Amino acid sequence: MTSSSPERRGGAATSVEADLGWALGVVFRRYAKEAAAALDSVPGGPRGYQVLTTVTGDGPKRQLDLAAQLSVDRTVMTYLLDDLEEAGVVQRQPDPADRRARLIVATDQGKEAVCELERRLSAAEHEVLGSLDEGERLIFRMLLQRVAVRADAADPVDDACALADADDITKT
Amino acid sequence: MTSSSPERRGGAATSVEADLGWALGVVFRRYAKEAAAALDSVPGGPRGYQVLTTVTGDGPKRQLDLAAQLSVDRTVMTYLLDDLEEAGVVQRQPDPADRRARLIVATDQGKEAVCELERRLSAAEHEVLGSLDEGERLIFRMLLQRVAVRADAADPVDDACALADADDITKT
DNA sequence: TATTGTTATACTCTATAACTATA
DNA sequence: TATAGTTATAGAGTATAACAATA
Repeated sequence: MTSSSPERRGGAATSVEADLGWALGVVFRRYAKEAAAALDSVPGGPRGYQVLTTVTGDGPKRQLDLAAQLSVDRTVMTYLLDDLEEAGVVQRQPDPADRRARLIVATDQGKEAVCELERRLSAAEHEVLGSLDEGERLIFRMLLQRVAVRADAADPVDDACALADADDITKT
Repeated sequence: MTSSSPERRGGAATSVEADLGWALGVVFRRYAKEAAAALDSVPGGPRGYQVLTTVTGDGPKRQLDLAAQLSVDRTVMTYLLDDLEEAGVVQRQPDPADRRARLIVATDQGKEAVCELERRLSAAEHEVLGSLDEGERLIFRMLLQRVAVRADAADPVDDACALADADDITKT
C-alpha cells in the first residue's frame, strides 16, 4: 500500500470533484516510478537522461549552461557528468573559446542509447495513461499541457498575498 | 526560472504530444507549492493537514494506523504529532483498549482550522487550473481521476519485467 | 515473544562555501 | 575583479536500529 484512497479524504468529494491534490500526486509519483524504472540503466536516472537527450539534441553545451537549462545545481551537474562520462555516454571536451569551460558532447554510444531509452520512456507513458482510450488520452494531454504552460510561467513570488494573510492557525 | 521549456526537450514533440513527464512535473510541483503556501500555518505543512483532516473526518485513530493510512513512517509520525499537539490542533489520548497505544483526536481548535484550510486549499486548486474554463476543468479532473485510480492500484512490483530487461546502457 | 510508540543514529539528496584555473 | 568548474562541508528529510512499556 502506497497511498490513501481518495474517498478517505475529508470534505466534499463527489466522484468527479475528488481531491485534485491526491490525484495529481498519485499520477505524478506513478509516472516518476515508471520513468525511473525505464531509465534505470542511465547513471543519474531521469536527470542523467535529460542531460543526455539535451546534448544529443542541441549539440555540445557548456556545463553551466546545461545546468541552468535543466534547473540542476552546478555542483550536482559535476557529479552527474562524472557518472555519465564514466558510463561512456558523454564526454567533457575543452571549449576552444574559453579554457575555463568544458563542452559536454554525447558519444556515439550515448546517441545510440537515447533511441532505446526514448522507446522505453514512451512505453512507460503509455502504461500510465492506460486507462484512457486514444481520444481521451489526446484530450487529457492537451488540457494538461495548457495547465502546465501556465503553471510553468507562474512565479511563486506572485503568491505573496496568499502567504501574507496565512496567519498561524494556532491563533485563530 | 524553475524549469526548462517543453520545446527544448529532444525527440518528437508535436505541440500536443509534448512531453508528458515535463507537464506532469510542472503541474505537480506548481500545485505542491500552492498547497504548501495555503497550508503554511499548519505544522508539518500538507502532511500535517492530512493528519488533521483524517482525524477530523474519521474520528480518533491510533498513531500506527494513521501512519499506515497516510503512508507516513511511524517515526516521522511521532515528530509530526509532537508539532501538531504543540500547536493545539490535535491531542494524544490513551487508548482504553490498549495501554500501549495512543488515540489521536482533533481539538475544537483543530476542527475549526480545517474549515479555513479547506477553503484556502480549494482556492489554490482553482488557481492551478486557472487556464481551463469550467467545462474543461470538469473533463480534466474526470480524466485525471481515472488515470489516478489505476495508477494507485498498480503496484511497482508489477514492473519486475521492465526492470529485468533494463540492462546497462554502457554495455549496449 | 510480539507490538506501540519514542529516541538516537545513519543515510541520501541537495545546497553553501571555499578553492583552482582561467578571463 | 569576476567566472567555470571542482571539492569539501553542512543542512533538510527520511529511513534504520535500539529502546521502554505493554500485550
